[in-house]
Amino acid sequence: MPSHQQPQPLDPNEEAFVRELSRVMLALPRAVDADIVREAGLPLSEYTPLMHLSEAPQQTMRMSELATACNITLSGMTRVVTRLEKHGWVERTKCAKDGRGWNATLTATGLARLQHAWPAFLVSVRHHLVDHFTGQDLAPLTAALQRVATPEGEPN
Amino acid sequence: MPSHQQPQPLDPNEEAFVRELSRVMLALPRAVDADIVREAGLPLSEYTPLMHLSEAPQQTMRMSELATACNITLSGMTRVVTRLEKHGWVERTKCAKDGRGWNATLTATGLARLQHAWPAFLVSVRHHLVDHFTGQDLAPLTAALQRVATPEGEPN
DNA sequence: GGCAGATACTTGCCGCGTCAAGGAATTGCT
DNA sequence: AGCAATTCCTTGACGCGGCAAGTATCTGCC
Repeated sequence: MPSHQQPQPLDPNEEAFVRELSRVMLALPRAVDADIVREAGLPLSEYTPLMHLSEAPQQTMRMSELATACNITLSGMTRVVTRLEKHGWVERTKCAKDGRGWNATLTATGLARLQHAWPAFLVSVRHHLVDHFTGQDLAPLTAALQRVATPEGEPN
Repeated sequence: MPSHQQPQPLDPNEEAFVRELSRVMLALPRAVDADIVREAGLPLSEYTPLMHLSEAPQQTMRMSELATACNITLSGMTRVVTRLEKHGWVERTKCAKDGRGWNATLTATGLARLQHAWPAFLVSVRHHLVDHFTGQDLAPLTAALQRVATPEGEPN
């Protein structure tokens, strides 16, 4: 870690890349969220946990697992799940093996809601994102993204 | 626009790409923001408009220009500039040519603050983002990002 | 000139997510 | 067994940004 006096400035290509990515990081979630809210009445903040639950064994995950999967804090996830529970899409049950923990389980209604929103989500992501990368090799790009903004000594 | 019954699912490469980018879109801004807040006491939400102002002729931009440049709404920019004004980093002046408009101008103090934060910003962006793309050709990637999530018939 | 509609900005209200602090249960040390 | 430290989750207070509505100014049309 060098003394941060005069770090190497970005070259023009790097600069352009950073600025475009900054824009995308703000614009893309809004665009996709607007689409699925309009088409399916489900915000991205609720779609994401429902999706992860649907892929989990028994459609069940611990709160902390779910928070990690969705990349938000545990306290954030508490609030999301509270909303989802009010909608009847998720149920909270005490964890048998660990009395401190709670499981979130996808209900049948919740699964139906997710499936109903899925086409709109897919169309939106294709339209706003994936379709613009046709012909590019995504593998090295994905590999690079995997290394981006991950905590220091994290063992994958 | 096809009827959105059963859209083409994402293939595994696309799927992985979308999930990694989703993570990056949440994690990267937080990581950079945390860095520059810690190193320079300036959040990203304030750094960005100061940066754009510093690059503008006369260090001055209309509120709406600035909002567009920073990719937030005009109402959001009103609040940011109000904060910046309180800090003495920006001044609001009525626009001479259009009585409805306001100009935001970077002050000397504001410029100093920006310059003070710049190294930390650069180090953070290199460390969390740019360094992970060494050896990759950024040009096609940037070009693709330019097309992502832009309103439909937008020229340019 | 004067009125209708568009444009530039501000403000009220709200959703969402963070951090800090607190409660309950578990684990580890002795 | 018993107490301290840790872990899992929730809650309170807050910041940020969006949308919708309101105000002021400008522009176009008669």
